[in-house]
Amino acid sequence: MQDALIRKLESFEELIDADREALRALVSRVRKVPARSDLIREGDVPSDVHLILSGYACRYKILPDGQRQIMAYFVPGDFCDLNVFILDQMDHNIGTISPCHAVEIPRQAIEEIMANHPRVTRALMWCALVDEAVLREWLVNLGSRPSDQRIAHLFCELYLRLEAVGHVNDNSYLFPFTQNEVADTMGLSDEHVNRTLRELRRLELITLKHRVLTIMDVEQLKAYCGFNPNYLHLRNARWSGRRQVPWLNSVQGE
Amino acid sequence: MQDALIRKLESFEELIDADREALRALVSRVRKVPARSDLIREGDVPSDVHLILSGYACRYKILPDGQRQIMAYFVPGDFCDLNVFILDQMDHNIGTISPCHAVEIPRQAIEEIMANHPRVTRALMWCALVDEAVLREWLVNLGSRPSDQRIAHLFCELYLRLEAVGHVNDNSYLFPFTQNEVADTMGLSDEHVNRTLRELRRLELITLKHRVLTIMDVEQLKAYCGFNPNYLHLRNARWSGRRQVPWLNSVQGE
DNA sequence: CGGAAGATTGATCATGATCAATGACAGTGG
DNA sequence: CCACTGTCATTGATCATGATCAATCTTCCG
Repeated sequence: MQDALIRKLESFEELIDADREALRALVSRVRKVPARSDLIREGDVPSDVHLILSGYACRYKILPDGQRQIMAYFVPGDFCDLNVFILDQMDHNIGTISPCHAVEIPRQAIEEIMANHPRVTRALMWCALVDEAVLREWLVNLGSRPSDQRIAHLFCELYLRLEAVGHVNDNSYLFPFTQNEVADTMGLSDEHVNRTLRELRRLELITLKHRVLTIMDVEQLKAYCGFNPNYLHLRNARWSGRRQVPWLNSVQGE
Repeated sequence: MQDALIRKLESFEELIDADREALRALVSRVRKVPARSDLIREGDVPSDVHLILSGYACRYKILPDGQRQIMAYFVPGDFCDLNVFILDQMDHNIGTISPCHAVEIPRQAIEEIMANHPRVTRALMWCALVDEAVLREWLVNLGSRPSDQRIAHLFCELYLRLEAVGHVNDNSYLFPFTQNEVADTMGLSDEHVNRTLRELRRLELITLKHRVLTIMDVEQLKAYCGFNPNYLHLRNARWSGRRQVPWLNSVQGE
């Protein structure tokens, strides 16, 4: 269970046994957290870092009108707030989606590991930067893609992220999000998410039942939404898709 | 001109003269960059960090279909890629909006300052975290706000960020973005941006001509879009607006 | 003055939101 | 074991925000 993190870090950086030991030592106070509860809330003063060992969580905000926006998904091996704890107070919430095993790692433990394990430090910084790159890609998703590609893109991303920690089997992974949660992630209405999922099923791109998502043909789904994995900065996967000449004034046409 | 950075950092952390000296020393190789040109491109291997001294720049991606999504604005005193340079290759572009003075700071110079100036280091980390918080808020903006509030929110944010570096006078600041650029930022069409701006003008919330934006009444504009400045983590401004009880299933009503 | 980029306006279209039921299903208590 | 309840998914009908298409109009600049 606790190897998700190590596995992820190793997809960024070679580690030695001592590194792995140190990482395993971080995982002491494991907390079992029920589904749909907050790990930390807006306004709280952060002290510890949260690491997800099992289950899914998310980062979200609630607007004054009650509207929720989910800004990140966390899967096993993910830190929820590796650096945020430097700030004065949380400007958002972190809550579980499914029941989770989570660890609260004191800031000091992180600093210690950073002082003594340069490879781990590099890998952790890499993680933080990838998280930010993911956030940027989500912005692109909301700003530039129609609803079907938007959702397909999310599925592709989760596929690669979960694969990196060994949580994909037979092109399938656990997808415990309700349609309402997907809607609040993608800036869509519940009903529209429902219809869009139906459409993706009809096109035989995916299957989704009993909280298990199966991607019938990964390459096809990637092509469907123009998925470019470069933002995940995995050591393996590089892109093979079309490339566009950059510069201003959105060149029309395909 | 080069004091924007120092001024910004001081809004996060007290600095001493030696800190200020060290920061000023960073600004050697100043480059004059024309409007609408790239500082760095997707695929490039990053080495230096870019700091904007004057002018405006942005972070953007071009999708395979030519669609551009702008993901961040940079104003004087902003680093474009304080940490990104750790990554293997750029997954996005950084380009100027108006003519800019920019500095390319070698990674080593940053590392040196971090080794010797703890207050500056803290302030820089703070900057990086605020940049990320801004990115999150932009996601909320695209995901959850209608077009008029979305644009109003952008105006409020820029107002506070520019004020922090002394670039606001008489409730006005330079706004050199074309409507096309605003559109590609907000995930809207050019025409709709145009109509939305007209509406904001009609409501006498703003004035925008000759590339100068004037906010008639800042508090009113904030109220209009439900602006909560907490995500900017400025030492002064704290929020006075309504607060919502967190937890799932978007509580309806006002 | 001429040309190009950007802004503006109008007409029409369509994606996705909203409103309103209904269905499926899991968990709970009798 | 089964009715009861609440949550989540599904479907249909209608609405509206914002996109698209097509002209101008303005402004800026060489």
